[in-house]
Amino acid sequence: MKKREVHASVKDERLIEKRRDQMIKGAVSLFKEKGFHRTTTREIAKEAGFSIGTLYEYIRTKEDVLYLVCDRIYDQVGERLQQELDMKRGNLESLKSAISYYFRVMDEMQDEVLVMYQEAKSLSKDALPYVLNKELEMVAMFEQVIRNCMAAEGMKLKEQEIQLMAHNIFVQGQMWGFRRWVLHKHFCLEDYIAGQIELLINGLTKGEHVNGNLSSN
Amino acid sequence: MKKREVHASVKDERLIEKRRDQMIKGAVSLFKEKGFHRTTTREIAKEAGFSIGTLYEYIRTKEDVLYLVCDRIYDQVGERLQQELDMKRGNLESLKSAISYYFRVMDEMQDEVLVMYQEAKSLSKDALPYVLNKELEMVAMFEQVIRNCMAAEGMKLKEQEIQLMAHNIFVQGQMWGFRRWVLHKHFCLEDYIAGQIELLINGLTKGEHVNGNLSSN
Amino acid sequence: MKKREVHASVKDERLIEKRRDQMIKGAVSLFKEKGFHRTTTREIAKEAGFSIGTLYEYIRTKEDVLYLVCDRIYDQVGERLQQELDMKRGNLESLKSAISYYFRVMDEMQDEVLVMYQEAKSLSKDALPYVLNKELEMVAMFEQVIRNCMAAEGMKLKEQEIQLMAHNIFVQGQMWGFRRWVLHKHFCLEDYIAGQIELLINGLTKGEHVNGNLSSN
Amino acid sequence: MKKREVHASVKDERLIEKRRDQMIKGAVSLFKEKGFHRTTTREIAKEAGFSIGTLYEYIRTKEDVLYLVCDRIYDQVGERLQQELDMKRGNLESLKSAISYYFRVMDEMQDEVLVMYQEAKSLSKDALPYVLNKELEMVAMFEQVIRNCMAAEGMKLKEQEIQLMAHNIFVQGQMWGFRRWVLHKHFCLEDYIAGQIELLINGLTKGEHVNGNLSSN
DNA sequence: GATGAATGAGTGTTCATTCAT
DNA sequence: TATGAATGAACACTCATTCAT
Repeated sequence: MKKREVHASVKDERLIEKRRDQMIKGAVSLFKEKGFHRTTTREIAKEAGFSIGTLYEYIRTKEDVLYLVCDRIYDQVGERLQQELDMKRGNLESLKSAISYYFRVMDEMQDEVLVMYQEAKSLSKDALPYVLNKELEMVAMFEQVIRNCMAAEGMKLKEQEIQLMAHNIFVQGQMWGFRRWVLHKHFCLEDYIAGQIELLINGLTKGEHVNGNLSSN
Repeated sequence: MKKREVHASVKDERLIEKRRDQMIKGAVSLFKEKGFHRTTTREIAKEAGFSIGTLYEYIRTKEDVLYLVCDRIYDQVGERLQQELDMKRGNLESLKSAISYYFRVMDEMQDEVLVMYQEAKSLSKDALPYVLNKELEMVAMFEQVIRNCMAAEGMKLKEQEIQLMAHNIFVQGQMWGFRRWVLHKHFCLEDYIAGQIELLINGLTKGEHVNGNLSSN
Repeated sequence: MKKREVHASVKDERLIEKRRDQMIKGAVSLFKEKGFHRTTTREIAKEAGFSIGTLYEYIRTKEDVLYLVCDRIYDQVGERLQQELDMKRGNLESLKSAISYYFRVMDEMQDEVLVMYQEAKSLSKDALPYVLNKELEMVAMFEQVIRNCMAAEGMKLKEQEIQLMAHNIFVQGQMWGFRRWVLHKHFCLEDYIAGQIELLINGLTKGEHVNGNLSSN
Repeated sequence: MKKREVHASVKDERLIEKRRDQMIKGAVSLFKEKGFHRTTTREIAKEAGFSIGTLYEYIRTKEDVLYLVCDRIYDQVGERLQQELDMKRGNLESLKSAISYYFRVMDEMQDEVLVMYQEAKSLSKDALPYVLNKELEMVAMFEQVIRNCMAAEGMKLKEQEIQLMAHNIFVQGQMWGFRRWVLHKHFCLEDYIAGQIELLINGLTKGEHVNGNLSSN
C-alpha cells in the first residue's frame, strides 16, 4: 500500500523532516494529555515551537497531524520489530524473544501507542485503511514467527489458531499500554512479559495434543 | 463505589428515568455513527425526541450524556454476566461457558461496546474512575470464575496469572468488537469463541506442569 | 424560476422575516461602505443588532447574506415597477412615465443598487442565475412597454432594437447610481431623466423613417 | 492628473518594467478567473514566474497590483481610442466610426474590461480617483467627437445632452462586456454595434426638431 | 536582486449552554 | 415542565507581508 502523501508548501525536504519531527513530538504529548479533539492546532504549533502559520506550511488539515503521528508510530514499532525478527532463527526461543522484544517496545512507546490506539478512529475514511494496513503487516509478522517456530519444533496448529494467536500477541502488547491504569498496579513489565508468554506458550506447546478434546461451550 | 449523580432540574423521578432512556438510546445511535465529539447536543435532543432546552433539564453538560451512556452499557454487560455466573458451579465447563457467554454478549452489543470503548477516554477525570471501576468488577468476576474452576479441578495457578488471564478474557471479548474490521474477515463468532477458548484453556490445563521451565527471554 | 431557499435554524417565520430585515439593512450599509469581501460576518451581525451566533441562526454562509440582499433589492425594484406599469395604458406617454418612474426608483435605492451591482458577481454559481433572471424579467417589462407603445402609436421597430432599447433603459437607470461620482456633478435627477428620455424617444419616434439609411460603419 | 507612483525596492527601471509586465499579465489572467479578492499574492507571483519575495520587490501591497492592472488596461483602451480619433475629421461618419471602433476594442478587451469594471471598486481611496479620471478623459474624447460632428453637420444639442450621450456611448461599450451573459445570446457584435449606432444617431440627427415637444413626465 | 520560510492577525463558522416565555 | 432563540467563546484555517540568507 503506497504511502499517503501529506502536502507541504515548503520545498526543502530536510526542513520538512525536521519540522514534522517537532510537530509529531509536540502532538503526541498533547494528544496524550487531552486527546486529539480537545487539542487545538495552535497548541500543536506552540508545543512544536513555531507559529500557527508555520504549522500549516507543513500540513493541510488538523487531521494530517493525526495521520503523521499514527504513521510515524507504526513505522517505528514496525521497523524495530522487523529488525529484531531478521536476526532470529525461527524456533520456540525466537518466538518468545520476539514477543518479549515487542512488549518491551510497547512499554517504551507507551504514550505513543496509547494515543494512536485511542485516536486512530478519528482518521478520515481516506487515511484509516492505510494505518490499519500497517497493523495487519505487524500481525502478519507474528504469524510468520509462529509458523517458523512450529516448523522448527515440529508442532501443528490450525491456520485460524495461528492468526488468532498473532492477534492476541499484538493486542496484549497494546494492552500493556492502554490498560496501564490497572495493569501497572499489579505487574511490573517483567512479570507481565513472563506471564503472558507463559500463557501463550502453554497454549502452543500443548495445543496439538488436546485439539478436539474441548468443546467450546 | 457509589454511583455518580447526574444533576437534573426536574423533580419527578419517573420522568427522569423515562427521558434519560430516550436520551441514551438516541445518543448511542449517534455516537455509533459519528462518535461523541462529532455529535452535537442538538442532535442528541432531536434523536431523543425533545428539544435542546428539555435535554438540559436532565443533564448539566454534554459529558453527562456520555457518562450516562457508558454507565448504562457497562451495567447491561455486567448484569447479564453476573446472572449467567450466578447459575454456574465453578468447574472448567463453567469457565468455558462463561467465556462463551461473555463473547456472545459482546457480539450482540458490539456497537455499544465500541462506542464506550472509543469514547470513554473523553470522560472527565471525575467520571472516568467510576466507569473504570466497573471494568475492574467485571475482570474480578472472571478472576473468581477462574479461581473456582481451579479449586474444582484441583489445578494451581499463580495469583498474577489468574489476574492476567482474566484481563485477557475481558480484552479478547472487546477485541471481537473493536477489531471487527479484520477479525470478521477471518472468523465467524463460533470460530472465534472456540479458538480463543482453545488457546486459553490449554494454557490453563497444562499450565501447572511447565511453570518454571520456560525462561521469558 | 423558483426562489432559492436560504436555510434558517429558527422556525418562527415571523421572526425570520424580522431578523432578515435587520440583517439586510445592516449588510447593505456595510457593503456600500466597504464592499462584500471586506465586510466581516461579525460586522454584519453587529450592524443588524445581534450576535454572530444569532446571525448564523438565520443563514448558513456569508454568501447567503449577499444573496438575500440582492434578492430583496431586485424584488423591491421589480415590484414597484410592476405596480407602476399595471396602472398605465401602453402609449408613448406611458413609456416615458415608466422610464421616469424607474429612474426615480433607482435614485431612491441608489445605495442598494450600487451594492448589488458591484457585488452580485461574488454570488456562487448556484445563486447567480437566479438573480440574473430577475434582471431579465425587468428588461422584459421594458420590452413590453415599448411594444405596447409602438402598437398604440403605430410605430415599428425591429425586435432586436426593442431588446436593445430595453437594455439601454435598464442600464441607464443603474448608471445613475453606479456612475453618480460623475453624473451628479453635472446633472440633477430631473435633468438626467429629461435628457435620457429625450435621447431615447427621439430614437424611437424618428426611428422608422431612417431605418436603412445609416450604415453602421 | 499625475501618475500615481508605485514604489519598488529595485532600482533598475528596465527590470521594473519587465517584471511588472509579467506581473500584470499574470494578474489579469487570474483576476479574470477568480476576481481580485479570491486571488492570492502567491498565485500572482507564481503566474508571473517569480517568487513571492520578488513580487514584493516591485510593489508594496496587493492593491498595488490591482492599480497597476487597472492603469494598464485604461491606458491601452485610451491610447487606441486616441489614435483612432486623431485620424478622423469630425463629421457624422467619424462619430459612427469612432463608436464602432470603440465597441470593437471593448469586444477585444472584454476580459480585461470586465476585470477592471468589477474590481476597480477595491482600489483605495487613494488610487481610485486616478483611475476614474481616466474614464473621464475617455468620456471627454467622445464629447469632443460629438461636438465636432455637430459643428460639421450644422446640428445643435444642449451641452448636457452631449455629455449624456458621451456617457451613454462609454457605458454601452462596457455593457457589451459586462452584460455579455445576456447580450451575446441575442446579438452578434455587428448587430450590437449597428443597433446602438442606430438608436444613438437617430437621437442625434432628429434631436433638434423635437426639442421642447416632449415633456419628460 | 532573488528566494521562500516564517509570521500572526484575521476570518467564517460551530456549538454547548442559558434563560425568558 | 418544555421550548427554542440567543449568545459568544472557541476553533480550523488563510494569506498578506517580512526578512534572513
